Order: sequence, then structure tokens, then C-alpha cells
Amino acid sequence: MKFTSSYEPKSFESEIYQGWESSPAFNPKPLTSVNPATFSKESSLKNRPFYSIVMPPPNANGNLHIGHGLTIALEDSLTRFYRLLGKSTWYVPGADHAGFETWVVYERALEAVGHSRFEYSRDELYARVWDFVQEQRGNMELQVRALGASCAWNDLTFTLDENVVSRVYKTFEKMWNDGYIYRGEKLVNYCPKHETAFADIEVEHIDEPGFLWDLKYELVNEDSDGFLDSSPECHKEYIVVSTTRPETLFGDQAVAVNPSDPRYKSLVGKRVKLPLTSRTIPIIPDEHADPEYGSGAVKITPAHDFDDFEVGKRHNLENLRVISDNGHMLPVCGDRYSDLTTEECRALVLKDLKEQGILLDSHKITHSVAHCYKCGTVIEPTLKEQWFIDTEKLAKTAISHLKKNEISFHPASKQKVLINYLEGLKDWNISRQIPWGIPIPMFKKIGTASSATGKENFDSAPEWIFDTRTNLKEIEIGGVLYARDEDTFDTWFSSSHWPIVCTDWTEESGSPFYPLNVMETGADILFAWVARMIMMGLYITGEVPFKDVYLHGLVLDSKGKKMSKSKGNVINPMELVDKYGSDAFRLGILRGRSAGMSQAFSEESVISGRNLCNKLWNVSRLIQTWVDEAENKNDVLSTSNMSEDWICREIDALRKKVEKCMSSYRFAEAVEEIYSTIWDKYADWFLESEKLFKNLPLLQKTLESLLIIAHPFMPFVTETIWQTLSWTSGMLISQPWPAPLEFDPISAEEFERLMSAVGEVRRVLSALKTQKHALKSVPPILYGDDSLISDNANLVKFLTRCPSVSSCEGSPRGIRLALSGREIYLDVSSEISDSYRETLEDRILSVGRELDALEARMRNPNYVDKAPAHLVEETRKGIEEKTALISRLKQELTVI
RNA sequence: GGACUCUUAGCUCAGUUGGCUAGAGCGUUUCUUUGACGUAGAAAAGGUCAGAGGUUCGAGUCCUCUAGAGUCCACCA
Repeated sequence: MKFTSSYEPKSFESEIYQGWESSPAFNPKPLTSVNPATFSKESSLKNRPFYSIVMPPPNANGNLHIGHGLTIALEDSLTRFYRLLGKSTWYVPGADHAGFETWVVYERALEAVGHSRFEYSRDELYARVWDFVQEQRGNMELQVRALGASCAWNDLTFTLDENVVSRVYKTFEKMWNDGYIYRGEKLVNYCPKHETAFADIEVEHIDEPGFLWDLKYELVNEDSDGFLDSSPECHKEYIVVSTTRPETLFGDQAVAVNPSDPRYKSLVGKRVKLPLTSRTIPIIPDEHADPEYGSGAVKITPAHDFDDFEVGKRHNLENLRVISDNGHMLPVCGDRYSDLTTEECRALVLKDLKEQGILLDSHKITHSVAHCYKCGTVIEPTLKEQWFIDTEKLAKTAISHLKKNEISFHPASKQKVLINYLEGLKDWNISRQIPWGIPIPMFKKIGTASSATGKENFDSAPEWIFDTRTNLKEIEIGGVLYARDEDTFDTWFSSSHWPIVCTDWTEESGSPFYPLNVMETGADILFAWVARMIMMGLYITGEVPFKDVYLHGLVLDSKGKKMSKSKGNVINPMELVDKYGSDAFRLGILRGRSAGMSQAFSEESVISGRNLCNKLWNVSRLIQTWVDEAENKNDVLSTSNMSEDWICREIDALRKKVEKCMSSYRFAEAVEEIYSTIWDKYADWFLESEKLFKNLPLLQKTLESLLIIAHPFMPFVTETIWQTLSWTSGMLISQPWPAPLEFDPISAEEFERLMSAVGEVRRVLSALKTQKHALKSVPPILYGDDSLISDNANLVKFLTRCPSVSSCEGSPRGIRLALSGREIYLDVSSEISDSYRETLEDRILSVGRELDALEARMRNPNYVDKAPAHLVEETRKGIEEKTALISRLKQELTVI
């Protein structure tokens, strides 16, 4: 390949990726090639020769969004970094069947062609979605490749793969045997549109305006003497209940009042007539009723409200369902209301109550309403028999391991947040009434086969049995027939196994890659996923599933607003990759981003990334040109001037800095360092100097080091350059991390002095150009007793573009630069130096202010006593230098 | 009600256990058609680190309070 004059990512990215993918680079080294002596269970993860990380599986049939772009930029830079360090690296890619999400998409597609899910059996639907997913599949994987993920594609794990399902079944069986799983009839969060239950975590609570209605429930006289109590409160003939859901009154089982509420004390035990029905219900005392809220009396509907369900349990109330699974009123509500939707029913009930004088008042309120996180439908708490996991022990175990700091969190604050969550964790409903997912391997006893043994066994057979033959609707065991539960698992139940299934962990031999080095994912799924992986990992393996957790925040739009389709501010990562290249995107999205923070993102940062790629491209092109032009190519590698010592020192510092940043997950800082080293140091100073020296072996070596260090963050362009350079061989992706470079530190410091001298020349020239006696042409430089300048006259001349740099021969003239330890003059006319007077005066003032600050510090005896000696010494030196500088500046002033 | 995070340049953000004159990118201004790069080079302007106390020789950094922004969990008849 040849270097084009500018960086054109489109011309090489896909080809480069194919090269990587067809090599063994993405795969972990075979176990036999890794020295087993270096691996033991006890050794810390840092020292083990493996590095493992798994990809949070993107939806198999979806497209990547900006969050995936960030995920892959983060994970892949870690993977490539540790690969370069020589670890056997395994980045396992994944694809998610995305149970509910995919189901919603599929059901919508079905409805679009005029069909309903209810026309098909569960098994038919499963088969149809399977085909649907296969048709849609592929884009995601191509997009992951386009982002440069160096993952082991051979090991791609789909969440419905056979090994995933069998592992999930194993866990379920163990939990069933250990008594962690139970079937219970409880109120569950239920989406009436999609007709499925959810875990608490999948419900979105939104504050909404609503009404609190006061209803009059009339007291009925059931006393034997036929008269109401004579106490003054009970001269009333009714009790006012406050409700936001009048339509559920058909299911009311009681009216609760607070036992300490004096208003209602004497009413406890009485009964009231339930409006619109012929039923009566009791007034019961319960702490749940808040005397401060509404009328202080609350109707209790155990089958349709979580709190009421608990009240009902305490008072042995009946759970009477009045709303169906699909959100319509049941026949029990009577012909007038039966079959209406809850909204229709509410309107009609209110109208009827008003006409009957039962609706007394209404108040505008704001209350939080539970919604389906996917379709936004209001969640209907519904009484259902479901499979639950008793989470108490799981959470307790997880908390104890977390408190022992076995997992370090980035950001650290999330550890506390997670413990806080686990401490209040309720039992976990894992049943979903959607066809797309892993079938629950439980079968219910339904009858007997026509054999004698069946009849014999039937009574003693358990109600439910575990069996993995979920491809069958019915099974027969010992003559007893069982039917499969048609529900599927909550996807978080199966995905909590992700670190275990992706590392091929087994009971027999574990896995050298388990626990994972790091789990990188979005902070928004800390509870849903990270918490569950920890609980499950500990339950199955006894070990935490990962040692580090890195959580990234949301990627917001350029104004800091959340991206959403409805707002139209969604940024598509693939468009940016297409426009500026994959590396530019990666640099742009990592830039200025820190753990756990939701931060803005814009195209500008990607453009800046593209510019860095272009810079590196041209740096490489220039060096290649010099190599091509050179006649003698057998020079020995060594530094031959101070800019070379300096750049070696800087690259070495960069290497260490990047190592440190990566081990503490400070990606943005690593990127920042790479930027400034490539651009400000290597290109602007070193390469400029090398235009005079052209020390080819050193140029080549330093460029190689930079390419390797930058590779984790900008893999395509660095690899392309590597493969284009004439002297390099093999692939960059599998090169060893650079060894320390040799340099003379004193010489490196000398170069810094030269840089500040050159900088001062440039600053003064720039100032003179804009003053009233504007400088027409660049003046010569004169030096007095200054070996740094005399020894490097050529370099100074080149870097400042001055026509000449020569000795003043004992007769200085022009402007003397205000640099301590330097004697440099700009040979300008007296008019020009006059015009510089003002600038000089400003300079004296500002140095004076700095001097004052330092002197004040030294006057403080506590500072001299208590501050570290080196700081005091530095302050002392600073005072000396600034004093000298001021006196010289003043001298200059008088000369002028 | 409980928990967490944030407030630093016009914008987006760094700033590790407190320590030299608080940094970067983008934007702005001036200069340069210079040899790889105009997707460039050289230089500049721009900050009472939200506010008030406190600890300390020393606070953007630690503590307390106040104000504002945001997130999560629980509850809300």
C-alpha cells in the first residue's frame, strides 16, 4: 500500500478488519501455549496470563445505537491494550434474543398485516419469531465489526444457544431443589396490552396529574337492635372514602381506617354498602390508612392494588378479580360494566355515582403511575400464579461479598448504590407470558395415561415437576401426564448467567477465564443485570463473576439532553463512522467521558478525532518519505541530539501514563495524553527538529512505539500505517508493548529550555507584528554568553524562521528576551524596541505579582516549617529567578 | 421519604492520595499560502473553580450548610 496525501479511512477499514479476523489475533492463545505456572487460583487477576471480557449482547436483530458505540470503544480499547501487553485475551461477542423487545417488534409486525398473536399457539409463535429474527439478523454483527471490536467471533454466544439454555436449566433445577424457587399467586406488574407480567425493575414510574375522588359509602345497620351507635360520629350515615381508581370498587373487600384515627374509631366493625352493587363490606382498622391523606378512609381492593393485597392478607379478605388479563371488566361487575375497558368503566362509574349522589368531590393531585417500560401502557397490578425466586439468601451473599470489596466499581459510588438496592430487594418474578424466550422447564400434573400405574401414582405425584424436555407440550412419567408451563423466563434470569456461559465455566473444571477481569456496561442496568450476575455467579460458582465493574453513563446529545426518537436528536454511530471513520468515532466518543456520568456528545469531538488520525497519517508519511530518500539505511539506534532525548523521554512517559490510565479505567485521560504526545510533542517539536537531523533509526523506532501505544484507541489507522510502512512486518495488533526507550535525561531537559527560548522569540515577534511600529520582516537573532543557543544556532534558526542566529560579538543590541539564564537579542531597530516598551512594563508588573505571591508564602513561618522540603526549596528558587528576571527587565527598560 | 451524582473558560469536559502561575478539545481573535498535514502551522484573549462558613502552612480537591441541575429506589387510597 502507498500513503495517500490525506487520511481516507473508507479506503482501508474493512480490508484491515478482514485481515485481523482471518488471523488468529482475535482469539485467545491456545491454553497449552500459556505457561500454567503463571496461573493459579490464588494469584491475583492482574498477574494471570489471561484477560477476559464479555460484550453485553446487543439485540441480535437490531441496529447499534450510540451507547453500543461507547461500549465497544471502551471494551475494545481494553482488549487491545491487554493483548499488546501480551495477555491471552478473550473478548467474547454476544447477540441477545431480547425477549420482550423483539416480541414487541414482532407483534407489531403481526398486527400490521392484520393478525393477532391469539390466532397461534405458543409453539407456533416461537417458531415464527425465530424465523423473523434470522431474517433480520446480521446488521448488528456487521456494525460491531465496523467499530473495530477485536472480539472472538468463533465464540459468539446467542442468548438462546443450546449451551445457554442448558446452563439456565441447570441453575433452575438447582434452585428448585434448594428451595429458592416457588410458585405463588401474587399481585404482579402486568401489562394488559402485551399480556405479560414483569419484574419490579421493568416498571417505569411516572409522576402524572390525576384525580382523587371522594365517594360516599353508606353505612348499613346490621346491629341486632336495629339502631346505629349513639355516639356523635355515628350520627353520620356514611363514610367518605378517597380513591384514584373508582372503577375497581367492584372488587372492594373492605374500607380501612387508621386504628388511631378518632374520627372513625367507633365505626370500626360496621359495614357499608358498596355502591353500584348489592354487596356490603366491613370497615376495618389498618395502619395502611393514612389519617392525613384524603378523607383518611380507604377502600381496599386486594386483587388490584399492591398495598391492598397486603392489607387483605392481614385481614383474610377475598381477592376478587374484576379486571381481566387484557384490561377489560369481568362479568362480576354486572352487565352494565362488564367488558368495558378500565378507562371506559371509570367514566361510566363516575357518571353513575354522580347521578346517585355518591360522588361528593374531586381533587386534582399528582401521583406516580406505573407504566410498561416498553409500550407505556399503564401497569395493571394483577393476581397471577407465577414462578418466583426467593432472593433473600442470594442478596445477602452478594452483599457480604460486596462489602468485602471483592469487586471494585468505577465509579466507586455505585458499590454503595448496589448494596442499598440489594438490601431492599423483593422476590423476583421470573415468569413471562410471552412466547419469545427460554421456556420454563416446569410441567404441571394434569391427569393419567390410560395405564394402571398412572392411576396408582397420580395422587402421590407432585403438582409440578422439573423437566428439560421443553420441546414437548406434554410428557408422561410413570403413567402420570404433565403439561408444560407455557411461560418463558425473564431474560434477565438467563442473562445473569452471561459471565458463566461465555467463559465455558463448568462445575468440573471451572474456567481459567472466570472470573472476568472486568464487566463493562451501562450504569442504567446496574440493578437489572450487574446485580443479578453477581448473585447468580456466587450461587453457581461461589466466586464473584468479575473483579472490576466499569459503568458508563448515558450518551446525551450535544445540548446534554437525552436522545430519543420523539425528540429527533438521536445520533446514529454508523453515520459518523461512515463519515469520519471508525477511529475518529472511537476517539470522539471516549473524549471527555468519565465513568458513570451521563455526558453530552457531538460530531465536533469526532471531527477532532479525525484530525488526529490525519495528523498521525501525515507524520508517518513524512517519515516514510525520509526513509525512502535515504541512501545509508544501516544506522544504529541511538539518540544524537537533545530533541531526540526529549521525545524518547516523552514517549516513555506516555507509555507509563497509558498503562496507569488503563488500569484505573481513565480512558479519556489516556486519549488526551496520546493526543498531546502525537500532536504537540512529536509532530510540532520533534519532527520539526528532525527535519534538520533525520536520525532514521530513531524516527522509525519512536513512530513504532507511538503506533503501538495509540493502537487500542485508534486501531484501524495505526494498523494501516504499520502495514504500509516499508520496514515493519506482521500485524500491529499482535506486536509487543514497547520496552522503555533509552535517553539522556539531562539532554532532554536542555531541549525544554530551548523550547521555551524558541517560544519566547515567537511570542515577542508575534507581539511586535501587531504593534504600531509593526515589524515588517523577521529580524536576526543575536546571542551573548549563551551556550545553549550558540550550540544549537541552526536549530533555533530553523524553528524560529529567523534569517540568522549569530553571536553579538560583545556588543548586544535590539530587544533582550526576558528569560532567566538566557542571553538572546532580537536585532530590531530602535523604533521597534521603543514600541516594545509597554509590553515590557506589563511583563515586569506580572512577574512582580508572581514574586509577591511567592514571597508572601515564604514569610509564613508555618509554611517553611510544615510544608515538604522540596516545595520550600522550589519556592526559594522561584523567588531568586523572578528577582533576577525583574532586575534584568528593568535594565532593558532603561536601555530602551 | 431514602440514596446517589453534578455545578470549573462562550460550549463540552479533565483536574488521582490537598502542593508551583487551574488544563484540554471545540469556538473566538491575530498572523503565516513554510518543506507531512489548511483536517495545517505560529501566537493570543477568555476562569473570584455555584455561594457561605470550617479544617489546614496551603482547598477546585476534605468537612458543614445554602442555592440550583439531574438520576435512581420506595410510597403516594
